[in-house]
Amino acid sequence: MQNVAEESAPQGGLRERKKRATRAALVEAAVRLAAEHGAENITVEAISETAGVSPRTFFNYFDSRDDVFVMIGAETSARLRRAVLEAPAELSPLQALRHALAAELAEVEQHHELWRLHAEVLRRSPRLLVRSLGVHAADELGLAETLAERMGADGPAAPSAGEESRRSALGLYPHLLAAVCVTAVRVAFEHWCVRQEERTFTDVFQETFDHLAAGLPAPSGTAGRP
Amino acid sequence: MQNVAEESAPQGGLRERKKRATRAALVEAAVRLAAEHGAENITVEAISETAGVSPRTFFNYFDSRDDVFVMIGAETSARLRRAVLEAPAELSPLQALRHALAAELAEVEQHHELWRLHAEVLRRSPRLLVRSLGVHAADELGLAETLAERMGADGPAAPSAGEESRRSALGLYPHLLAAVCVTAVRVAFEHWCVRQEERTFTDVFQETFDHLAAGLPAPSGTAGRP
DNA sequence: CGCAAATCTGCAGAGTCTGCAAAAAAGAGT
DNA sequence: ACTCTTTTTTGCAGACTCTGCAGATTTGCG
Repeated sequence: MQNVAEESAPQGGLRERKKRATRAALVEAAVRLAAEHGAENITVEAISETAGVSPRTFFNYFDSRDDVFVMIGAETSARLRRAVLEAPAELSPLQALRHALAAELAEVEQHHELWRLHAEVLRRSPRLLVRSLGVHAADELGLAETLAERMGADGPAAPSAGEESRRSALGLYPHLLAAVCVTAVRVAFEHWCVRQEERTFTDVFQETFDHLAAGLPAPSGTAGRP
Repeated sequence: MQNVAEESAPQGGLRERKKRATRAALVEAAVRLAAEHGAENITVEAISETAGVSPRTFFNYFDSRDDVFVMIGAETSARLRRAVLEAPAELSPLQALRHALAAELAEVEQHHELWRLHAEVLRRSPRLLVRSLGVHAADELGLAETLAERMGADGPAAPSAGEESRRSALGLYPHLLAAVCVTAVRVAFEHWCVRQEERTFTDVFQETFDHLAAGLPAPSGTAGRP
């Protein structure tokens, strides 16, 4: 039951490795098929056949057909939360989160071919895009919890009781900060998708967070000024 | 296509009134049934029978069964955009949007019984909640367009060509402002849902936007907070 | 090798959703 | 009042999604 010596190894038993491989195969098959033929024209049967499993097995991994298109960033959330906790203590909450996000984005760059296909699929399917937006927004609660932990106690102490109904134990500020930053990353990503040739993503990302940190004032050269 | 003398009347022809009535009946039937028996146990057949139409007609109004649970604020978006355009010209973009939101929230208070049931349904169905988050986030594109219009040209002129692919014509700032504000309203709403007895929604709403306007600095007493 | 647990698979069946064409209703003209 | 056109509703056939169940297969372990 206990972990014997699996601290540095990235995988657990052989079983878990196979599960991860199957899941990854299903996701990759789905994304590639959808990028070519359009997400709406891909059936579960086609995906599972490409991945080499039965249609029934598909539903052992995903609750619905659409889930396979929006569950790519599953591991990102956990990494992000750890990075927030490990950020230098002298940073403000916003700065710490910005720092953690920048590190995570570098990670994503590794798999950028699949991410690019994924973005293409979402762009051509408004229904799936909406679903994806919702999933990312749902991440923010966990992130808000982590921010509250960082703000409340720097050490690993104070696991407050009452783990159920996490919303009620959270202050407004951590929830707002997490939600706004998740949103800001999404906007930066969408903006960059349209202008990939003109600017680097890091550039757009930094400008976005500069707006946030400044309190969202009207940009200099606009008609309606305060 | 042109409006002849329907400026003050809230409805168009008799046909449109009946359509709106049918749609509202379907939404209300769905929400009430779901609030009682749980959203997952309600079939399209049950909803349409309660609303007095055929199951096939249901799908003439909603693309999927779940849509009926997340399409309540459909008219809110249009009203909000109009309010943004009509806001006093001397307000900054953020102030104008804050003003418009406050007005719209008063409107929602009218139907608060249905909204309360709706919130209950979403709270007990994570799947639908995620879907709802996505739909609200999708509203932001239209709002961003309106903000850009307000910032770019105060008058009713300049309906720029190229209506398709609206993202590419938008600057980063309007998109970010719209997305962040929509998110902020959602966070304020969720926070208030948990503490309805302690504070008014307007109160939470104002605090939320104060945080935003200040650039999300860490609140004063961060270290030791019970 | 043999046992126990987890996983994969096929199958039956309920529910979702779409295209099509006919019936019913609403609006407009004569 | 009557007809004609357009819109909306409806039933039906059929494809697809998703679930529960039971048996076959694979993995982990002694």
